[in-house]
Amino acid sequence: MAYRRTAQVETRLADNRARILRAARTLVSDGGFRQAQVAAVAAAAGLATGSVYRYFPSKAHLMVELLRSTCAREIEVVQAIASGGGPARDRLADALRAFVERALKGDRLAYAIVAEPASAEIEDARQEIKRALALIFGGLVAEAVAASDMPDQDPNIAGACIVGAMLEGLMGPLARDRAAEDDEAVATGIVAFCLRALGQEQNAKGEHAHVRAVR
Amino acid sequence: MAYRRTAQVETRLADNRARILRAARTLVSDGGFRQAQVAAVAAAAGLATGSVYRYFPSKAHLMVELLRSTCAREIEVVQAIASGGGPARDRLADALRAFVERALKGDRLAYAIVAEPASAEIEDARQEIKRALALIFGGLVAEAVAASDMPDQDPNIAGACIVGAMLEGLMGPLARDRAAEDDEAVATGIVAFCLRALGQEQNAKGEHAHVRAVR
DNA sequence: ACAAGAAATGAACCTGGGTTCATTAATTTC
DNA sequence: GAAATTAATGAACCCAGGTTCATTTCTTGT
Repeated sequence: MAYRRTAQVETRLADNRARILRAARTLVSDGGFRQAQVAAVAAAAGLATGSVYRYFPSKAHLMVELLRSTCAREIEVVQAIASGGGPARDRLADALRAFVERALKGDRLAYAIVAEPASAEIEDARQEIKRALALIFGGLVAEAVAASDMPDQDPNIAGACIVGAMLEGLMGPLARDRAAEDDEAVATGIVAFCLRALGQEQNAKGEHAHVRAVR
Repeated sequence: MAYRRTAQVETRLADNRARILRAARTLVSDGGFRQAQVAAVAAAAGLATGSVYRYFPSKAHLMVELLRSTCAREIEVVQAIASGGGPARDRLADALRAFVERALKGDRLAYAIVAEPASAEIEDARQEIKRALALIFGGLVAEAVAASDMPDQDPNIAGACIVGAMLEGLMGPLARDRAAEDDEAVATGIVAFCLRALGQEQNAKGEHAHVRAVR
């Protein structure tokens, strides 16, 4: 034998992979999935088209991984808030607001990830993400209901509806180019809607203290 | 001159067009957009592939027209209830329930129309439909707010959130094959969610008298 | 330096399905 | 029934863009 992967090579490989993902993120971010052809991604990553296939078995895999990794952070944040301390309804409120505000900052990338028409594989990953979110929110609803802090209701339905309301509420603002000024208003509006939907007696616009804590 | 479109021919042409649309609806309905290739649609309509293009300039046009015409009825129904008599909040409740229940009956077609990944053109039409719905619901919210029947809120945001919550709430049930038994529960759950979201003081599960009136 | 792998390359290939268009079949008028 | 015009046909075309793979370039161990 006369070859063995050195740490150095290993590093370069990992770097290439990361570079590809980053390039894809950039392209999707400001051109949507349309712009992100394999050739373009490769070029942006400083590699040849074929090389992409040494790191990802197909374009779909690449895109799905991009989607997942990007959303993982968002889900983490929401999850962190959700499993924090305090009354479930407060955690719910904080989680909602955190998600909405972060999405409004994420801008075009968030839009592409959440809404842009895409292949079936990507759509599947998207559904999965929605389900994850719905589960977290649904769980909080269940907790709050158990604590008699909210009117009795099906947590699964509530979870799904919350996710739908959030995303659709975000859609408009995310799709068009808008001034970031009214972001705050939109965020507040969406959160207020969801909180009322869950049957809180309006300490709605109440503070969201530990949101900032989670970076 | 030696040819002129006779009423008879005119009729057959119209019939062909209708047949194409019907064929497309059937295919989409039980196979999703995937199954609805132009060739398949043509075959199902008893025509040759090329003939489709004498009636529709492109597949996208055909699909968009299918989408629009199918949703037009739904929007009509909602609109009719919305512009009926009585307090805005009651009309809102009725419109919500009507939409949700009809969607649950529409089944797979509704799913394809509302959610299945599709081309950009179709997605655009879809957005348009969502906007139309959001407008109607938003309008009702505005009315109700004006009548001090609901807490003050941005009707645009509320409209969008309502649509999102409804559709996402429907998504789960529509996507998988499910017993129609729990449809009622889902419908009730979604409607209840939305009504609470708007800040009604729960005459929520209240009757929906004139819903049935609109066929 | 050389052999033995591994990684990178990018032009050629492939494919599904929408679209076209030269040809044929139907209509209508005279 | 012949001419004129329109409708219908369906196999061939086209094309974007994902994938492949024979070739080249790098790395590593001896």
